[in-house]
Amino acid sequence: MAKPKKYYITTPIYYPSNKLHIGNSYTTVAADALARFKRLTGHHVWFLTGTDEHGQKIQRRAAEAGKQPLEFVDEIVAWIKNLWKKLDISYDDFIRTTEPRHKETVAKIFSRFYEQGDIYKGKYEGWYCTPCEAYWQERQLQEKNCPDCGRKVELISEEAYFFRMSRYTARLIEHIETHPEFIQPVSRKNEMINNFLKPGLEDLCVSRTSFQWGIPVPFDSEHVIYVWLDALSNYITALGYGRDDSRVKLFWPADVQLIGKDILRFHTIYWPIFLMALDLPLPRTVFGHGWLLMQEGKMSKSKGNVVDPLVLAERYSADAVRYFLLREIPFGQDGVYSLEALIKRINTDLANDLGNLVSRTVTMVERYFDGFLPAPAGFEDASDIELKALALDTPLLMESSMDNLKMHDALASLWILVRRSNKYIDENAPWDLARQAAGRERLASVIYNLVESIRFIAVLLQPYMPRTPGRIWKQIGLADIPDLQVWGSLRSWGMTKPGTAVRREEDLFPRLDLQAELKQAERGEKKAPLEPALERERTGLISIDQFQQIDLRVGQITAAAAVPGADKLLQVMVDLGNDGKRQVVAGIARDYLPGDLIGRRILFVANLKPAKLRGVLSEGMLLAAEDEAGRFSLTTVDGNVAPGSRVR
RNA sequence: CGCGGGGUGGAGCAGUCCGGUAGCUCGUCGGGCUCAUAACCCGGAGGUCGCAGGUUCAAAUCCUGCCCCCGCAACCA
Repeated sequence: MAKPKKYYITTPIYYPSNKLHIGNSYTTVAADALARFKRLTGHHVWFLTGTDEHGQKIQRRAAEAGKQPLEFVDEIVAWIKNLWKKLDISYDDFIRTTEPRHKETVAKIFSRFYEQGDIYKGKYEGWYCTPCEAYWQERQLQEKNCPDCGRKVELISEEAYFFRMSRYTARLIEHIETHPEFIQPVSRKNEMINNFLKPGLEDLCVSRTSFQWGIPVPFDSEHVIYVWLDALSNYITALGYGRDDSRVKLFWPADVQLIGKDILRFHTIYWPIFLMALDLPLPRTVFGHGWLLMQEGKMSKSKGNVVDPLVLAERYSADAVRYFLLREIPFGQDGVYSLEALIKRINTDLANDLGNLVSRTVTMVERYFDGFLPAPAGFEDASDIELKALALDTPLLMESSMDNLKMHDALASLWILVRRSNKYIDENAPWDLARQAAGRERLASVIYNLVESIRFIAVLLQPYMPRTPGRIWKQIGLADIPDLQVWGSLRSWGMTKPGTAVRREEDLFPRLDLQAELKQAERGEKKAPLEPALERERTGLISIDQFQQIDLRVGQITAAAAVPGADKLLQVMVDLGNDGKRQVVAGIARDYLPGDLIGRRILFVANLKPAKLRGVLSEGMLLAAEDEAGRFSLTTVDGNVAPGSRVR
């Protein structure tokens, strides 16, 4: 037998500044399906995922939480690992960029680049915001101020290390042109070449001095290694590059690196150039898939439409969520998530088509053959031949789809077999055959073929839905027959032994009540706090102490005006009695005219961190109810309460 | 000219790279069946493939121009 082919697949390493949402899960589920598929078809697979834990944002978020950076990320990493466990992600390795095996090697890589002359020390010039400790490009500035906090920035320059990208540009263009499979989908290839490579790459600044949470430059401890050089290296440090090359030899170059389209540039320009500088081959394919969008637009915390994959998996099962993600969205394009779409997929594909097929078949074995699989008679009619041919063909179709990373196509092919099997029942009307003594032989064949088809389906399902096949095998009596659970068993029809005990169990996927599920979700959403601490996430409840942290007041509006250039914003002056007046910016211009507001007494959040919106300072927040159409109604106070009064 | 995605029967999409019968799922209407999770199966209706030019024997598919929608960024406090 030939040596198994190796297959190295990676996901991006996620940034644990917060919990992951369904979009991140999407990438990882896709990678897992590919990894499982390759294992099932006899490849020696290495599947890597992990977390990218350095950088200023983590440093700052940890500080806000009053924690050490590592302590802070430890918690989130634990949450992520739990999520992958719940979603049955079968990674072979999980790398964290804070691990010694990674940090040591990255430092070595940096030194090597320096010695080779790829990295040199130069000057970095940019607009710096001291409070935010951040550099901004001129074009990012908001009226010459920091886009983050709105305060003044200054032009400063400091020493920094740069990577000579120009050295490798020509080679990279050449590689991209001669390896059409390198950047996938192809539509994104031209974007990279025309937008970035052809105009000429600027040298990349690969060190920072503005924060400390990172890998220090080994020979210059003032500097920390730029996050992307740090992060991208994970794909080889995890294999032991620079320490023990045996796994590198085995698995590098990666066969597929899955990423979101937003980080395609880093993976198809900087990463390959770093690899060239290390004299390593480039990954065969970098695949930038689309985004998972929400119906109402992008997912965002404040919209309250963040979908927690853990909650979904717990309620609907990991298999159902995985199926939805892989089936609903053509891989590579943007897709839309909605609970309604998820429920529909579960009901139609999983309950009606698949679950019902298993259930009706198993019932018939019990009813007509006392629960023991009958032996097929010799004769085959046209429907038999067609079913059998389709079953034997489906694995091939799916292999071809999977090789092109078309998971949705693979599942579509599989469901053609599911539907064909349902049709087969109607064509042969076993209930009629059962009534006639002469139909007995034919009935046996029909039932046998159905179970055999279900065997195919169960095997083929494994990469996408790791748990469901086991539940099917249990019902058709194949739970303890590993030989009939492998891909190779699909090369021939008729492998299941007649006489196998078949037993009906609970339905695979009970039908869901769409309306009830939507209502339930709405209740859940209302409970969800804006930015839940990890601990309280399970219940969605906050303590009285937490509530009291919000300084709620009655405020009286004394002035209001439109914010120039903004169609949703009003600039409002609120009187808080003894606490003076506050200026706030409120997004209610669609629902209120400035003149309508004067004199109104509203509920007001008085201790909100000030922020600038559209360049205007906002020191608080008006409370308003939002209806389904997104219209706002301000909350008001009963009776005649003085401005500044506490609300509790 | 900021970057990107998209406009195909009521909804959601495939097909577009490599021109040649416009396909799938849902919905809808009608029928069949009763083994099954009110599930399953069959059939029907419904489309100027955003618009306008061009290339071609032939264009949803190639070329040119235009219109519109969405995401990022910006205006969620």
